[in-house]
Amino acid sequence: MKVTREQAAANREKVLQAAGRLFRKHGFEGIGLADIMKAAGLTHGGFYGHFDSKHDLAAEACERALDASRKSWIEGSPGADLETAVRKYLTPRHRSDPGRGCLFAALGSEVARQPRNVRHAFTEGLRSTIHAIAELLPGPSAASRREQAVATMAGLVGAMILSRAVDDAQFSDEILEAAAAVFSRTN
Amino acid sequence: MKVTREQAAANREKVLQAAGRLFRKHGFEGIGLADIMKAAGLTHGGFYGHFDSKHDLAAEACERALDASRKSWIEGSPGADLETAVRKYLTPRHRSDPGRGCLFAALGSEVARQPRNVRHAFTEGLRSTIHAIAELLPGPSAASRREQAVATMAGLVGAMILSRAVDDAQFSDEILEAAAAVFSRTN
DNA sequence: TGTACATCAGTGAACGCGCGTTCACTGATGTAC
DNA sequence: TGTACATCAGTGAACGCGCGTTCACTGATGTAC
Repeated sequence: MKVTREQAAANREKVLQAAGRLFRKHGFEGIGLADIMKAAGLTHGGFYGHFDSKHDLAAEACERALDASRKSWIEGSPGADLETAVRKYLTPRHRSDPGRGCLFAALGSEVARQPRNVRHAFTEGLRSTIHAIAELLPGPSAASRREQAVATMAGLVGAMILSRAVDDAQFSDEILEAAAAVFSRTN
Repeated sequence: MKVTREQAAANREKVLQAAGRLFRKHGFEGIGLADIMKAAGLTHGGFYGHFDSKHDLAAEACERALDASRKSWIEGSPGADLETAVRKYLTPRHRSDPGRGCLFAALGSEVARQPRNVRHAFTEGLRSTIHAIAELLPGPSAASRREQAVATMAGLVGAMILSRAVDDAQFSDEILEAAAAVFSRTN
């Protein structure tokens, strides 16, 4: 069954959306193409009409997801300060919904083992995110703002990862709260 | 070919060692039992004489690896201060050898998707590690030392994960250096 | 201490399953006249 | 505008492969006498 060109483009978009969500939720190796296609309302056979490989899908889906979450997190609310951004990131809501959250936190330790194109998408996404954080920071020099931004990003990502890994709800909350307290201080 | 009871115990140990290294290097889903057993000098068929499942192996191997790396990192050099510990963690050497490094950094974002026993081993390992860091910190109260310890651990883990994910060597170095500078300050 | 036998750690073939990928086919779309 | 046909997005069966797990077997170990 052929489909309108616009419909085909919309389908491709749905595949990217579903992939971005399901990769974050289950990991790159924890979800199959058939399930991703099904979540997009299609069957798996049509996949290779849109993408060359699972890795290519991963790279493109990551690029989209990185842009989208940076926009909704920081760039979407201009004028907000660091504390707002930090507290918006370190919420129980974010912790419980990796599929719609930060890609670095959801897939961070898997990225080092991914092919070149996926790692590249991450690198550029991280660059932009750190740049955006640096703009929220006070601090005497651009170099010190950037240093702070890098460390803060590392702290947020690490805190979210640890809070999700832990099997004790109280400990998990403590991690989010401690990190929020420390990383929202601009000293 | 039966084997001495001591030999069998030593073989089990070798499997745990190999598993700890290979899981950290390739991820829980990136390495198979056959390869782990081969790395331990055995064939895959004997696996279920030692462990009930791959998940059980993972849980036990993580427990061992967590204890070992905490000892060699912090508890092994008593009297060291925070800056020493932070700088020892954030090295290019550690970055390039995940198989022998920090389990949280190597597998952090995968742990949330692991079964109960693996997550539990991580939780207890993290608890001990944070406790050990808190002891290195100055600070007015135990609560504030603990808060700092949690945030510092998050920062170290996040920085290592991001520095490994990035495909640009210079950017990767910058992440380690910025985090080292910020997290070794005890303010 | 020596012998006979039961035990059991380790072997390697086999299993069933899910995965990424391929392919012949379908039938609506888009185009040429 | 209407008709005829080529195109091609999507379908579903099939492929080969690697994985976790099982199992019948082997032969050295450990034990009973």
